[in-house]
Amino acid sequence: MGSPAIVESAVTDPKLVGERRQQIIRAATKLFSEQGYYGTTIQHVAREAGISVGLIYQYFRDKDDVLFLTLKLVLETYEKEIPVALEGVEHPLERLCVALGAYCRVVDRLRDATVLTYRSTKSLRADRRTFIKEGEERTNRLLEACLRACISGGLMRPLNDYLLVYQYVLFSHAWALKGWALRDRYALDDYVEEGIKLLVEPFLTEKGRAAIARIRRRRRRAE
Amino acid sequence: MGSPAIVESAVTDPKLVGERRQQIIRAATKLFSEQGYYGTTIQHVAREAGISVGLIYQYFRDKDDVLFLTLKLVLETYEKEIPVALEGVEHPLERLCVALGAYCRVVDRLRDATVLTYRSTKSLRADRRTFIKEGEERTNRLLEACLRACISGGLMRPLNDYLLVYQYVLFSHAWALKGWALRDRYALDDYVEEGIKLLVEPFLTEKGRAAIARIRRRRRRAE
Amino acid sequence: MGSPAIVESAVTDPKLVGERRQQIIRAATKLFSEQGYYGTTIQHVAREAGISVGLIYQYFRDKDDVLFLTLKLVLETYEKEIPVALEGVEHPLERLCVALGAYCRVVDRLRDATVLTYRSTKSLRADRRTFIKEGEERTNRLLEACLRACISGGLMRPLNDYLLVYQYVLFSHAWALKGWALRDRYALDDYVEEGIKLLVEPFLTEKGRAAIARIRRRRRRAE
Amino acid sequence: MGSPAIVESAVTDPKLVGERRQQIIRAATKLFSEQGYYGTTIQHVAREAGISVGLIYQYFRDKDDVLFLTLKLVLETYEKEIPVALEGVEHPLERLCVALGAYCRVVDRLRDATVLTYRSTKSLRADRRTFIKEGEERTNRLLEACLRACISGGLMRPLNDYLLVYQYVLFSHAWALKGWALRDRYALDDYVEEGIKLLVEPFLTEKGRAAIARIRRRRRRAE
DNA sequence: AATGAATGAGTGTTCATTCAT
DNA sequence: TATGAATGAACACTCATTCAT
Repeated sequence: MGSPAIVESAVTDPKLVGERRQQIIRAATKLFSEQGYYGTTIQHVAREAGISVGLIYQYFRDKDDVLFLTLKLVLETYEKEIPVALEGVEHPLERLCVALGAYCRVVDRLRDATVLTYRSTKSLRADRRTFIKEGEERTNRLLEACLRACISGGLMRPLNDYLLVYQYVLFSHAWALKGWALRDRYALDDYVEEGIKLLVEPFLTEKGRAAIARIRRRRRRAE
Repeated sequence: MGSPAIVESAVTDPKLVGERRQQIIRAATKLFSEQGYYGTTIQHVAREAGISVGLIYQYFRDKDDVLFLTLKLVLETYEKEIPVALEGVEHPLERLCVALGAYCRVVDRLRDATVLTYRSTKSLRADRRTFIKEGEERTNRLLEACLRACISGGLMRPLNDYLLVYQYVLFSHAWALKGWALRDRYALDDYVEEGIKLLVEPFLTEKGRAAIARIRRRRRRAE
Repeated sequence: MGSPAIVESAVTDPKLVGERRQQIIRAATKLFSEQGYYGTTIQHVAREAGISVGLIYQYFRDKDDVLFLTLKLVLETYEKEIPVALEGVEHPLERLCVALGAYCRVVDRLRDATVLTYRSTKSLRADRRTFIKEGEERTNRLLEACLRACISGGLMRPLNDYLLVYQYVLFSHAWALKGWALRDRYALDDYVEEGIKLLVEPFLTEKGRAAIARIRRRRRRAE
Repeated sequence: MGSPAIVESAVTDPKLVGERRQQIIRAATKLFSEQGYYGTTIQHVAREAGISVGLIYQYFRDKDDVLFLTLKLVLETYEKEIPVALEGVEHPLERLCVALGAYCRVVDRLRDATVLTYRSTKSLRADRRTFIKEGEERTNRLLEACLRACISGGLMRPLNDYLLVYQYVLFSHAWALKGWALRDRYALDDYVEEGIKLLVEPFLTEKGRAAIARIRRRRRRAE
């Protein structure tokens, strides 16, 4: 496929390619996040990665390419970590809460990188921008599935699931975007708990409310 | 005061200063919004504004300065238009809904500029960044006042008003930030309506539900 | 016309544009001729021209552009000087000899630049290369006209004028291209004289031979 | 000797040195001819030759070295092929025509490489440039010998043989240099034939004219 | 007050050359 | 001998900023 995701490299050894790219992306993520895409030079990235300028161009076509893979990695992290957190969790309502919590936690871990996502996606070439947005949509659908399971399981009343999912996403991103205001007031876990109160509980059915009480009791015991 | 808001100008005539600045900011807002801060050159801004490059430097210290006033204007627009929309509206619940609608409508009008806010605030010097954030907070407090009035008036049940206001803000901004996904599915008015269903109605008391029904009936008649 | 000859400039004053371009081209011609296109940096050109790097880019799109106008100027000089030399010369045979002599003299004056023509035309973008070649063809046609007048005037016998013109051109260019070997052996005037003996006289008719004798006698007297 | 022709190699086995060098030069000739010296990278040459970059530096000191041997090979080809074509040809006039034809044919075969000669000789270091020019002179002398034999054999009238030889050389090179204009109009054989009419026949004595007629008759019969 | 030509430090990118394996 | 990953100086080009007019 002519996907913009496939970036060729002048280097042949695939193991080395993987390592070097990761090394470069790590440096780029740090610097782009701190100083923005345009505030970071390739020379900076090279120094931070402990390699020469030229080497970056053996693994990336151009600076845009570095940004693209950086953002791609962030999006993929979202997409991967939520399913991991959901493993072994059965009850639909618990799955929804776990998913929201997991999203917030990834965002917390990739705080600066998440902000970078908002700052710099528009700096990408059009086709790559689209690719990144599709990645975001895929993550949204993970949450959507959880939400729909709750509704069809009679735990939540019917509602505009598409938009509510967006509220979940924004709620999670806000932890990075508005972090300066939020982190003063809440620990991450409390933030998630409050989010559930505002964006999940109000929509629960009788059955849903019973279920969430049980889940909470079980959790408290587990601690 | 050494507030970062006060930007000095080499020109003395205050009326001229105001006019010129507005002329430049208008051009800058357009271009920054379309092509980003770094994608826009001062020469572009000058051409768009129909003046010479040198003149910009008579009214602004540097490019950062232009960005600062551009963002400041956006934030001030938010802050001004919501009170205007609220004028003459008495009922607390209606005020809340009107405020949310007004916010969404400003965002719609300043769509690209709102995105610019997210992209470029970090490009500002630290003190100016803070100033911009304070402006955002002031707008939040407008919504907060509406929300609290509903709660203290017994129309909504007690809740985490601070966070819910953030959801209102994010909901409004989303119309610009995620516009590519949302504008395909909703007209602006429907979007606001759905927002109210998700972020206002679930928290209404019995009294609140009765009130909102009345408000809607009145509105429908007014059309 | 979308001719590649029309190179836009960021500067508006046409007089200044003309002056600056000439100033830059003069420096570029010198340096390109001495060190080649790739051996010359824009910084070199700027220093030689006594201006800043950036200024070059106000008058030329890119380095290729500078080369193009440099070569164009050389070709145009050929094209202009030959007619000037021919002014007032009536006799077809004398016109031919004068044209050849004039060509050799321009080449002598633009020796390095002529070599540049051979070295660097291929470095140009395709459309500009074509444009340059057309310029060369136009000069060829000047010689062709002189040659044909001699033939139709019965001064020279019918022959392959197209190819003979090429020999004239090559003969002239050789003064620059093989100058290291030729200038040791001949003064420019003798070189031209020898050229006439090899590339004109052998093709003269009886009438032509009589004419050329008369021309030479007149010239000698004039000296 | 410190001749610039002797390029040292890190590799000792002389047979291998010869093979590798040829392999590299073949690739370099192709690429330099097509894209010019500066348009070709050492990495290109390595890939085209099917070897690694590093290996090139085992057989050549630097890129200039590769160019030098490339050009040297072209000049040597001229120098070798003409004598081969002359083998068994006895008659001085036929030898001259055969030599001219052979020259044109080598140029035709090495068309791009001949152009390269004009483009890139100046890119060489000074001492090597001289060396290349001496190679060209040697080829010239091959033609000179043929021409002089015709004159001293009474087949051609006395003339400036030195310059006429140059015309022969230029005529041959023109097939490459101005090929875009000439190849549309002439097949190679016709081009040579026309060259003889312009640069040989006009200088024939009575005896020469008789001889050439005989030669042509014989050739026609041979076909 | 207004112009816009001029500056030059700074950027992304290339590529000849080296060297550890 | 052979590899090709790694280097970094050097280049074309941009653009915020200045300043003579």
